Amino acid sequence: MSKTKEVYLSDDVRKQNRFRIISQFRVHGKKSRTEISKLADLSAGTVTNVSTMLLNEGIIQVCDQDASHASSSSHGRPRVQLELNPGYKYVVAGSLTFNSISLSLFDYLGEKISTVQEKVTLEKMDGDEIAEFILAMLKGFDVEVAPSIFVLGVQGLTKNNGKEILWSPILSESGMKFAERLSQISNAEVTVANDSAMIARSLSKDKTYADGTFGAVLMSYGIGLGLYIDGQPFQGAKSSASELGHISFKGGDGALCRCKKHGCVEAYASDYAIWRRAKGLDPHALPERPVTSEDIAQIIEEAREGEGPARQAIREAGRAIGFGLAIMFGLFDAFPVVFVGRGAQALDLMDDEIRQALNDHFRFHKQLDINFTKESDALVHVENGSSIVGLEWLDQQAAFGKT
Amino acid sequence: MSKTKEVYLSDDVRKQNRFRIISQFRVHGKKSRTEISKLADLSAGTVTNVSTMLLNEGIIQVCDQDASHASSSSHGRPRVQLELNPGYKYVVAGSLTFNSISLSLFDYLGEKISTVQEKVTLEKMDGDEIAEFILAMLKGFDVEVAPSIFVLGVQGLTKNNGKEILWSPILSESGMKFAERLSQISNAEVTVANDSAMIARSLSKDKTYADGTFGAVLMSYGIGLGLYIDGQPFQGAKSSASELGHISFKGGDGALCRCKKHGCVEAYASDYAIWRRAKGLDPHALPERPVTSEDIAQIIEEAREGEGPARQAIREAGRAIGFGLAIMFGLFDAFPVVFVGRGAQALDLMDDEIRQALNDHFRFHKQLDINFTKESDALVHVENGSSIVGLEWLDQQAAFGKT
DNA sequence: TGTAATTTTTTAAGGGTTAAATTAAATGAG
DNA sequence: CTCATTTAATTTAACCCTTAAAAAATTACA
Repeated sequence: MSKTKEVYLSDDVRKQNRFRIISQFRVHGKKSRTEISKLADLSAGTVTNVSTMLLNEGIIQVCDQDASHASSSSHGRPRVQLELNPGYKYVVAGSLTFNSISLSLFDYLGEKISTVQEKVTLEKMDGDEIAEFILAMLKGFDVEVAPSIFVLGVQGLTKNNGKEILWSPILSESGMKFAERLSQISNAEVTVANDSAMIARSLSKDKTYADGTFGAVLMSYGIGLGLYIDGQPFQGAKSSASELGHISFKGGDGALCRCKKHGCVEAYASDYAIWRRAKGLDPHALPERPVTSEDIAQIIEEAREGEGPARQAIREAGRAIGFGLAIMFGLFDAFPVVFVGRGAQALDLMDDEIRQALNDHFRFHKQLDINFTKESDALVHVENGSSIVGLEWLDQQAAFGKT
Repeated sequence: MSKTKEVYLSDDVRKQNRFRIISQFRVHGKKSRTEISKLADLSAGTVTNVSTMLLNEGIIQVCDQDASHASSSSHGRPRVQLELNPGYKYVVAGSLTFNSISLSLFDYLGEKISTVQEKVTLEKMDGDEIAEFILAMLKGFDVEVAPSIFVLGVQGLTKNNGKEILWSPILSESGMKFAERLSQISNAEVTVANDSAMIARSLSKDKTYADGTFGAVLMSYGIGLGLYIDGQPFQGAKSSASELGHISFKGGDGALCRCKKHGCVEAYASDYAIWRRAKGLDPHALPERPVTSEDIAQIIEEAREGEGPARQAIREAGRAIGFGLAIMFGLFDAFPVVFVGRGAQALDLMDDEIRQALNDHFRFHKQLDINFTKESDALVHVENGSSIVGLEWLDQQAAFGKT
C-alpha cells in the first residue's frame, strides 16, 4: 500500500521460516535440529541453514551436552540440542501504579533475572521526569545490561499499538508522554499496555486457562478487565482492554470516579471506593489520602467480623462488579472470571451480590464459572504478561529484522 | 499446526501474487497488464505469467477493445485491457427477516443481475424446509446459474466463521441449522452473517464513511449494531456484531423482549416495542400479530402530530437507544452513527432523548456526530454488504484454491 | 516503408525449498 | 580393536518463483 516496496519473494519465505523455527524454540525450549524439523514441518536442510544463521547471529546457542546421552536412548549420531540464547537480548517488564514503579529484567529465555521497585507518585511528574526515573532504576538491577525493549503495564486506556496512553488515572496529561521520551534516552523500544490485559496474558499461560476463554478482573486502585477469547487476547477497538471499571453503574449522579465521571463501576468497587464507603466519606469526593493495602486489608477484616459499614461497602462493590460483568456477558457470552488484586481477597464476601446482580439482568441464568485466584500480588502477573509481550517482540525482530 | 502440510514455498508466493493481482482488478476494474504491474508492485513478467493463468482459468477476460485507442493516447503498442470475468462465478446475497426472504444474484463483477422475494414465516420451518425453500427461490431469477456461494444476512448472533447462527429471533431452534443443509443440496458455500454487520459493510464503501469509524444502527423488527473501526469491520468475540439490542436497559422486570429476557434495549426500541407501547399493550407480552411497515409508518405519523402515546413510545425508544449507545461509547470511543431501517424514519423525534440518555451517562460530553441515513430500505444494504462478503470469498478461492 | 514508442513476452540470474545422497558421530557385536 | 549399524546433520541437485534486462510484438507517424 505505502511506498515501501513489499516483496513477496524468497526473502520473505526465509523470514517466515526463521520465525517458525524461533517460535518452536520459544515454545519447546531445548530441541535438536531434527526435532525442530518435525515440529516446524520444514525440511532438515532448511533447519540446518536457518540454524546456522541463528547461531551466527547469537539468537540461539548450542546447549551443554551434559545429559545428551540420556535423551537419545538409542544408537546413532547423537542429537545436538539447541536453545534460545538467554543473553541475546533483554526485556524490562514493569508495572506502573499510582504510587510505585516496579521493574523486572528478563533474559531472552524469559527467566526473571532481577527486580527493582521504587515508591513514587507519578501523577506529579511530567513525561521527561518519569522516563528519566525509569532509566535510573535500571542501575538497581543485579546485572548491567541494555534492554532492547520495555513493556510497561499501566492502568487506563492504551492504544493497541502500545505506543500511546489514551487515558490513565495515575498519570498527569504531560506524564502520559513518557514512552516516547524513554525510548529516546534508552535507545530501546518502549511499549505501554493495560495492566489487566497483561494479567490475562500471564494467566493464559496457566494450564487452567490455556485452552481458553476467560476474563481477568483486576480489583485494586482501579477496576480492569483483561479478556481472552479462544486463546487469543481480545483487543477492543482502540484500547487494549475492555474498560469494565468505567461502565456506568449508577446514573450521572452516582459516586465520583477518578475519571471525573459519576457512577462508574470503579467508583463503587475499587479500593478507594470501598474505603470511602466503609468510612462513610462523601461519595461525591475522592479520598484525600491514598488508600493503602493495609487499609483494604483492615476493611476486609472488619467485614468478615459481621454486618456493618465495611461489609456494606464490599457488598456494594460486588453489585457494581456484577453489573459490569452483566453488561459484558450481554455483549459476549458469559466467560469464567479470575479475580486478581487486593479487592479479590474479599471475593467470598461479594460472591452473592455479584451473582444477584447478574440474575437481575438475566432472567434466565447464563452459565457462570467464577474462579478466584488468591494471588493478590497482581504485580507479578502484570510483569509476567509484559515479559511475554516483550519476548514476542524480540522474536519478531530476530526473525524479520528491523523496520 | 494441524496435519495439513503448510508450505512456505514458491507455491505460496505465487498464490499471494495471484491474490494481489485479482484484488487490483476488483478495486480498479479494467486495467492493462502494465497498469496492474505498477498497482500491484510486481514485475511485468510476473503479471504476464499470472494473467495467462487467470485467463486460462476464466477468472479474468480480455475486454472489448472498443475505446482502446482513446485510452492510450500516444504511440506504441496499445495496452490490452483486462477485467474480471463477470460470468466466472456467482454470488447469491440475501436477507432473511421474520416474514420474508429476499435473494439477489450478483455476478463476479459485483453487478446485481436479478432479485426475488417471498413472503414466508421462517419461525415455523425447520432447517431442511428453509434450505429447500431458498433453493427453490433461485428459479425465480432471470437467468439460470449455479451460484458458488450464498451469503445471507439474518438478525441475531452469528459465529464469526459465518457457519453458525448462535441465536436468532426469527428462526426456530431447528431452523438455525439450515445453512449446512443448504450447502449440501446446493453444492455451494453458505455463509450466514449478522444483518447489521452487512449494512455497515455496505456503508463502508460509501465515500462518506470510507475512511472510517462508524456504527450502523438497524432499527426494524430488532435493534442491531454493525461497527466499523478504522475502516475494518469490528468483530466481537464470537458474534459478528455487537448486540446493542440486548443490552439490558431496564432491570429484570422491564418490558419483555423476543429473546425472552426482560428490559433489553430491543424491548423498547424495536418496531414491535414501539407499537406495543403506542397501543398501550402489555409490556410483559409480545404483540400477537406481526407489526408491519404500515403500522410503524402510522405510529410515526401520529407522533409527528403531537404529544400522545405514539410520541411517548418513540421517546422511550430514543432513551433505550441512547442508553445502549452510552454503554458502547464507554467500551469504545464514541463513534458516528448511521440509523437505518423503519424506525430510523423517526430519528428526528428521538434525537433529544438519545442525546439526553448519553448525557446522563457521561457527565462530560463526548464528541457526538450522529448522521441520519434516510435509506429505510435496509434490505438493499444487507444484500450489498453480503455480496461484498461473497465476492471476497470468491477472490480468495480464485487466488488460493480450495481447502 | 522505416523508425520511434510502448506494451508484452522471453530469458537469464538469484534465492529459497525439498528430497535424496552424503558425511558425521556414536553404539555395539565379533 | 575393527567395522557394520544407526541416527543426525550437511550437502547436492532439481524445481519454482521473482526480477531485471533483452527481445519481440504492435501501433503511430513521417
